[in-house]
Amino acid sequence: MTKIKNMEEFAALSGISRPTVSKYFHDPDSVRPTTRARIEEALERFDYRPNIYAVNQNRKLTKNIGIVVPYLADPFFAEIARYLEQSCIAAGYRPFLFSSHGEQKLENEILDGLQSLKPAGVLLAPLGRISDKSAIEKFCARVPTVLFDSNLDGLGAAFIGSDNFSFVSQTVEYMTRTGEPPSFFEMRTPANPNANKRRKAYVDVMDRLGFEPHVIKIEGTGWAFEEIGRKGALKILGERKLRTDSVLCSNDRLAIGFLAACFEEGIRVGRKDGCALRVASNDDHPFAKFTCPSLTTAAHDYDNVAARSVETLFELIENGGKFEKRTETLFPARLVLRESA
Amino acid sequence: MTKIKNMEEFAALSGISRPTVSKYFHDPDSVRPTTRARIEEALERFDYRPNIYAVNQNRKLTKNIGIVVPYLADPFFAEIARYLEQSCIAAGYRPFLFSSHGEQKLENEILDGLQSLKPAGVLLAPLGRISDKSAIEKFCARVPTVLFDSNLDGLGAAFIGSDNFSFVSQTVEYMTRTGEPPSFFEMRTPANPNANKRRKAYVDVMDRLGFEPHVIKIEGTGWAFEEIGRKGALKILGERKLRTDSVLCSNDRLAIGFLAACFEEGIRVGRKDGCALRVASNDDHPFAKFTCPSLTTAAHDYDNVAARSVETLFELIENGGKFEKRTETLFPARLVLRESA
DNA sequence: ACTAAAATTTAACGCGCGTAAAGTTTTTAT
DNA sequence: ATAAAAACTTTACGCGCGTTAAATTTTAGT
Repeated sequence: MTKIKNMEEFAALSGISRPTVSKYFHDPDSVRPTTRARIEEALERFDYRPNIYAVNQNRKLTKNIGIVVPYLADPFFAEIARYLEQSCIAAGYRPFLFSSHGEQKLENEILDGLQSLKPAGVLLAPLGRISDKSAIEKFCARVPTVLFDSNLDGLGAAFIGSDNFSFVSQTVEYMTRTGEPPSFFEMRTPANPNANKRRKAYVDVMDRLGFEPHVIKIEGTGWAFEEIGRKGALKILGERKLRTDSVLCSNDRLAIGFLAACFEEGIRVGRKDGCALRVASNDDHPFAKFTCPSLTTAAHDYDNVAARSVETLFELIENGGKFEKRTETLFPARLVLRESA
Repeated sequence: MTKIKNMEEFAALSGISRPTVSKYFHDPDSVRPTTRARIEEALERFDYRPNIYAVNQNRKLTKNIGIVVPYLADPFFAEIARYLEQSCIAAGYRPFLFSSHGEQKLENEILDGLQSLKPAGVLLAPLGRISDKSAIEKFCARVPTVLFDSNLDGLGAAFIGSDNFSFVSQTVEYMTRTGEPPSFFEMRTPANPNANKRRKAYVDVMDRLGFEPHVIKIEGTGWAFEEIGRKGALKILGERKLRTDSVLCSNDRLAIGFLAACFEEGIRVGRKDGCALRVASNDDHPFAKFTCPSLTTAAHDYDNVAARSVETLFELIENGGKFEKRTETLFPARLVLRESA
């Protein structure tokens, strides 16, 4: 089997002119059935594929989609990225996945490199607080972009995310209704803007319910949230800083660390008799089901956030890359009752 | 600030000819300091970057590196991918990350698409048992490829992975030495060839130690290992199939499910007094530290596997894409003693 | 200041493909 | 069968850049 170098050569081998072959690859139905048959016959004999990057260079509209997440080693983003990729593929697009690995510099470089790809559109979950807003703004001005997960106000043609108030109000209300009002457990300097919204929502809801909010801020930076949560929990557990038997963690990864600390200290967690503490959280991380005890949490509407993100991006693309006005779509959380609270 | 379309335009604006500008971007030191200054001055005023894909099309050797993993939503691969990406970036290469999402079809398509990228080399962790061997063989014939994690015999210029015998022998010997010999807990039809090697190693080591091997095979397909492990554990726990108080799980994700099942059933796991069961495993998954109890496991030498993989790939690239003969490098495991066994 | 070496410019081609225009062949319709 | 429509071929240019060869300018060395 000869190796075909380019379309020219393949066209010659198949006995069809190059422009027609080019047309065929754009849309097989756009050529006569007889010529289509001849091309596909040759295709079986020589296995040739057009160079997608050369194609992209010349097409005004490509089928490339950029997906950028802040930290792919976080299973939450890995899971969402998986869904986004598969949706893009199903829609006939070609996804390119990038992780900023928690670094502003890398986020900027990814966006720079993405421009060369001439993507039809980009799904961007920005780093958040440490993002270079002006760089992202410039990027969005050139490439149709939908933001998801972390909102950066005014940036991108649309934002799709989860309603943090919905998360926290459900968890706080549930814990209060079935026991004592929770303290709120979070990192002192969270990287993600959602964390701030969750804290505010907690304070709001506690006020409304007539309880005094109690926010516990723990030290730690980076993306090793479980370890940060564990260390923080060991500290406050040792200092007996909790005012009630209820704790609401800002997110599941902190909660995973919190539960590990409780187990180490021999503190029984759960809603059953004999448990000293109840721990709930937010996100419904892929592993939340497998903590001990399993984690009661407010679940992201993963499917809808991901589905709406790609839908919105496709609309944006069809609409020529611009929307009348920027929209923000927030999906409510779904309370998942497990054993920890 | 005007938007520059191409190098031609930028060259005109900077007052330098295009070939010289091209040279500059290839190596800034290859031009005279004065012209370099003029270019960089213009660079600040106009922010232009060469289109990387157009560059790749014309260069014989690109700086692109493809990284392909079987399932990115598995934190093990996410973590390894992160390390590989960062190593490539540090070496001045541009990594492109792809996940096969557990599907042979997707793995093949990724490899097809990768050829258009003209990568200098590819780091491939194949799906394993369900990989299309002939497709991978064809790919490796055209693109310098280093396999990692899963070995497919004879494919790729080299293989870097972990020594499964080292994993299992350490865990089995440890458990035997400090208590009873373990049963081996695994999926009936594992997707990954490492699983088979681990089972064989278990049988070998048990034989050598003079114990009768006891392999427990559980049902389940796909990549939701935790849930498969949990269901399987609930079943065998209910049927009291264990012959000793020791269990060695084939991998950590199964073990995470196993521990969750034990917790649900009120079975205390650990090496302390009062514990009914000891559970150990292999991999040192990023979350193994946070299970309850924390998981005793044989750790991959993540850093070395990843580092050696990229090193080997770079050597391969420098060597023109071919090695005298295919090498297989296996790194031993490091036993991590935690609370579960 | 003068010459050889080094760097730059100009001109042109190539990479693999999209695409448009003009001419030719095939198909469809009556 | 015949004209019109549709599809195809030929020719040629463009995309953004690498690269090479010859001509020109700049720099280094003495």
